[in-house]
Amino acid sequence: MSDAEHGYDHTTVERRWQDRWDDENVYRTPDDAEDPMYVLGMYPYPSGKLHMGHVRNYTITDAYARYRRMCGDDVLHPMGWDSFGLPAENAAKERDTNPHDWTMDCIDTMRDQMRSMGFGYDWEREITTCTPDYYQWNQWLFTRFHEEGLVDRHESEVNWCPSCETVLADEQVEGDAELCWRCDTPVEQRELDQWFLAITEYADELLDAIDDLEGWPDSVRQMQRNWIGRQEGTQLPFEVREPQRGEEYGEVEAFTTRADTAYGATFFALAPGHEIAQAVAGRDDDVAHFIAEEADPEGEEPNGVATDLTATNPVTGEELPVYVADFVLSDVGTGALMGVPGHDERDHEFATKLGIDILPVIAPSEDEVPDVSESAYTEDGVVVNSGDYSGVDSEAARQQITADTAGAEATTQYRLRDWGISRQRYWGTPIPVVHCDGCGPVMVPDGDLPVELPEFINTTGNPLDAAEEWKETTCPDCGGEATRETDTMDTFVDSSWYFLRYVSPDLAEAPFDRERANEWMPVDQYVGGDEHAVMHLLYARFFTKVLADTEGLDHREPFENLLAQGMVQLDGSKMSKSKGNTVSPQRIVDEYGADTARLFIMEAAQPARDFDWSEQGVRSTRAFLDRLHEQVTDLTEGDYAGERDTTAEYVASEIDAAVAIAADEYDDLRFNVAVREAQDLSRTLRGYVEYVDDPHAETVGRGLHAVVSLLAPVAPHLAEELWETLGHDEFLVNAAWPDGGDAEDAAARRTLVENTREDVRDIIDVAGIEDPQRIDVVVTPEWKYDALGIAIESDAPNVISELMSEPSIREQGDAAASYGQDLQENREALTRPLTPETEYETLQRAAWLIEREFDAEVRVLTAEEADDDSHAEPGRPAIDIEE
RNA sequence: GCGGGGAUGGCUGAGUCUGGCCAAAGGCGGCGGACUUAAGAUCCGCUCUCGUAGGAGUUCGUGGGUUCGAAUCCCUCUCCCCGCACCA
Repeated sequence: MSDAEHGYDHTTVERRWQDRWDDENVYRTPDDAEDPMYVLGMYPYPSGKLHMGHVRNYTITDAYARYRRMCGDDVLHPMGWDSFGLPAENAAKERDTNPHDWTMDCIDTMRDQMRSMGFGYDWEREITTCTPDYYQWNQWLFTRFHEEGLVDRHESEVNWCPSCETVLADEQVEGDAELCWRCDTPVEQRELDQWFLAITEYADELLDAIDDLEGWPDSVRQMQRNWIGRQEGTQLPFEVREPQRGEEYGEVEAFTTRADTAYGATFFALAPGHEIAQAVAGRDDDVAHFIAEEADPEGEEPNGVATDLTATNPVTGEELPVYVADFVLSDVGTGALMGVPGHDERDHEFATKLGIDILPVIAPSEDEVPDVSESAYTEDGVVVNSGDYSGVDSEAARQQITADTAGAEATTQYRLRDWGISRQRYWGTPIPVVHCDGCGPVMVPDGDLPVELPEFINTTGNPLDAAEEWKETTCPDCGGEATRETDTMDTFVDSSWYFLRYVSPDLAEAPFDRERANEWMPVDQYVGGDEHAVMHLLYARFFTKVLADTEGLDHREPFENLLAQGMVQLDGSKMSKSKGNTVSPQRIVDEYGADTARLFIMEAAQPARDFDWSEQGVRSTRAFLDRLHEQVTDLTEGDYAGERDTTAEYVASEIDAAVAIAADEYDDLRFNVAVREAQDLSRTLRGYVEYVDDPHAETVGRGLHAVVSLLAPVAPHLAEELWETLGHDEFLVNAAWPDGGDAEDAAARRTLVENTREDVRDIIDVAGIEDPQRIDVVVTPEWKYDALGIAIESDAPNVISELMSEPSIREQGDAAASYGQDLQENREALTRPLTPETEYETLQRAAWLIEREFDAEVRVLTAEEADDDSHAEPGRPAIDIEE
């Protein structure tokens, strides 16, 4: 820095305290800690270097953890590595190494970077998901899930990324173009045998419990609700046959949320992939041609082709023509639907295109049948043209039709699918299964876990498939020849329970210590990016519920409070490697220090909001720290010998105010406001020291203690350094939060001072006073304060007579009448002010600010001392200025 | 299309749940002053309009409504962002 001679040496300071914190093990949470405050940032994928998003995420958790520690809580603040995953394989290939070594190198680098940021973790609880110590429990849990009937294996059409050569979860496919979330390659479909976890078994609870997640942002809750997508409806059986030749195709179930529209069904439609559609295609060239050539599920237009089949409407007994249509999706509902063009827009469009009948069966009221020839009427209403059901309203008709119709059933549909966890990759947890020709797929017994990964083989396909020796094994059931399952688990399995492993990271008998987990869980404050709003957070909730049901965990939700932190942007767009608009945390730490980086990030915006990185902002943050350093040095080296006069009292009350307000703000995670209190207090102290000839050393000392304490969570190194300079042997990191005053009272006093100063300025300006000699500030007379109190309490229609019954007020004569009228006019808006004594004291203390500003004598007077108090009101002193 | 969140002074952004101390915090930018040889940094003010004693007027996307009183509550419309989406 250009003005380094005035600043402090951040590198030396930060190293020193990092070392000392390490030596003293200050972030260790002992196993016998009593229900510690569990603060957790989403563990990172070890990509090699920290980026600004990480820095922001972990600064938030670190600051909160430090704040809570100062408040006297035990704190659990661990860190680990989400260290399985595809990028390691790609990197290993590029660099001609292997995923393990590459990942471990990255972890070492990032751990060092975290240390240099001053993040205070209990490293004895570090977990690394790619180690057998960790992933054996993925396998163990998979086995438990299997025992509970929550594991399934079936052939499934999966999203296949040809570039990554792997299966992707639905959530990993992005946008209308269906691109791979990692490499943006268009995704293809493939049929493969896949392992699934039955998250749908928990769909109802996962959905309903969202209502109680009050510590979560609404946006995340809503996204999870959408994702689960529960719909109540009716399953109707349609008998499908080919009437000409009398071929029977059996019953086809169709799901509908609008059973009340059953009389309006004029066609039946099958997905191109439906087995009946496929069968018909075998003998009907038109259908075959449509399926092969024309069907375009992605397209905007609904396309379809008529078949020679009919379907019997189970509600009406009517025969409906059957179409194969591309807007019917195999994986939605049953892949078949009844078409009601009168009351469904998409069906309407299809019917119009193919010339199918359109009938109105729902009306706003019985004698107001809508015209559905141009567009569908999709509202609920009254059923019409529907035999016995005519006249019934929609909701009732749905229930009656479902109850009356043979084979119909009220059912619930979900958008949520079972979770396909199979990945055809090397760098993940091997699925602990052996395939035996005789016995089929067999679980590996617990005693044989972990199934460890073999050496990495550099191949284009799945390296596990190429690991011949590893694959060969024997069947645990029959002892015969068998081969190992070569799929590995989705890494979201790892992150679905890692927060439990921190509780007992070395436990050899189980994934987590049940008793301790019951005490320490749930995570009190979880912080991470909102890209995990659905996937990670939903899977973690699912695992927690299963563990509650099977492993005696007493908690059904893992995260009590969730903060989705905003993005760090540069010129309004997200920092990303591909855009090349990143700012390197390493460079910022080298150039300005970790404290500056942390403080800048925290003061720039509330944690949930996006904000723009600004080099200018970083510089002024650093300048603030330099000035603070200087202030503390000046105090310890100077000889402040002043008295504790009223000016010092003002500073003292500002100290109390800052401490109280900052505490409230830290509690609510509004770090930017908390930090501003510290900065403002520092400025107040500087102004005081500069203004008075001889500052009161104790007051300045207490003030600087407060500033340093308030900054300690965000800028811990310099705060610790200054704490020492201020004469402490004990760590600030272990120190108690300073004592403060009452935040509400402090705010009221500040408002009074601020308003008074503004009034003085106004008068001087408006009256054109060039050079004020003396400024009198006159506090309201007691009787006005009393009158205001009476007016607030009173519920009389006119408060004036009530006031006048009070002798002390009545004797004020016209003044009382006039003030009473003011009060009467503003009856509804009256609020309780500070007492005249408090006002007097507050203004007396703040008088120096006015003196300093106008270079004039300032007298704060009680009403008795003043000649004229007529303008004074509670909260509004009279001001008299002499030129 | 459905669901959610928004629209505030030159910009940014609090306030909206719990209507009144709201011409509306903070920051940035701009202007003036102090300090300085100067610049920078820092500090003190100002920054909707008018006003020779703290006043008045007009403002919080649009139009309406509720209320003694609306940035805040209700309805309409316009636009923006996010999520989901031929979802039966």
